[in-house]
Amino acid sequence: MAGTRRQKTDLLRGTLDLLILRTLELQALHGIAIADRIRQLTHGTFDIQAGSLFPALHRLEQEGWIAGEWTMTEQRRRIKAYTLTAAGRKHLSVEKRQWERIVEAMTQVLETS
Amino acid sequence: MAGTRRQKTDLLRGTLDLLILRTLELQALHGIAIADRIRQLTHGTFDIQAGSLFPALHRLEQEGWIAGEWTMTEQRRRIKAYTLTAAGRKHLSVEKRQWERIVEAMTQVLETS
DNA sequence: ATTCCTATATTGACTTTCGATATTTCATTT
DNA sequence: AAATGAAATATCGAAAGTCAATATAGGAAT
Repeated sequence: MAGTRRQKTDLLRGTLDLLILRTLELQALHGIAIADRIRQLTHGTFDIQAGSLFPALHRLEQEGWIAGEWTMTEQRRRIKAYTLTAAGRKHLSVEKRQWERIVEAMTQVLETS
Repeated sequence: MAGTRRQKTDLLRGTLDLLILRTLELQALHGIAIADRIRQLTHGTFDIQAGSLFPALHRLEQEGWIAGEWTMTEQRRRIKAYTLTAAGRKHLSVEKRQWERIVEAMTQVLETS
């Protein structure tokens, strides 16, 4: 019955919010452009699918970390431009600290002899 | 209503397998002792609950990465001592590489100006 | 025997991620 | 003007992982 094939690697594992927030801190962007930017910055390591991206954006918007506004590109395509809110900036620093804490802890486990 | 309160932080997020495999590489241990060791090594950052630990151990055993054997402690308590298998050792190195790749990618995103 | 503690196990809820599919809208082509 | 194509957003269902809560089993201690 070949249930849907699972994907090779689950690289994201909860780092998606941090990735998105940080990307928007650098520059306001619309959905697809966020994924493009992340793919580019990480040289393809993080390749966020639409099915992960948009639910995440809605989640973050609902939390009040980001705000989306419908606009147009120069090519007259309608897009939802997302910006980081003040609350989002604050939350980003929390997520950053948490990430550093995880890396530190993992390093301790990995480098103990 | 009053659905179960969600927990403060979801620190593990998919790093659990690596934590367990690496801990067993250092020393064969039984379930609870693995969690204790990880909590100790990470100074409390990773505090693995039983509801996460045992399913993970069964998962890893089923994959063939670890092997459990019923034994006794010096205090005559029955425990399931886990050891890392050869396949587990190989898989551990894969997980390590993957972790490093994630850290690298995240660093690129976090440190771009 | 009852109580307590250690160790293992399981269940149910919730969340996240992903593949697949759908919809809208504009630009391009015929 | 109709058809086609592409970009951008959206949603659904399945799979997996984590956690709190609960359960069970056996030995130790009183």
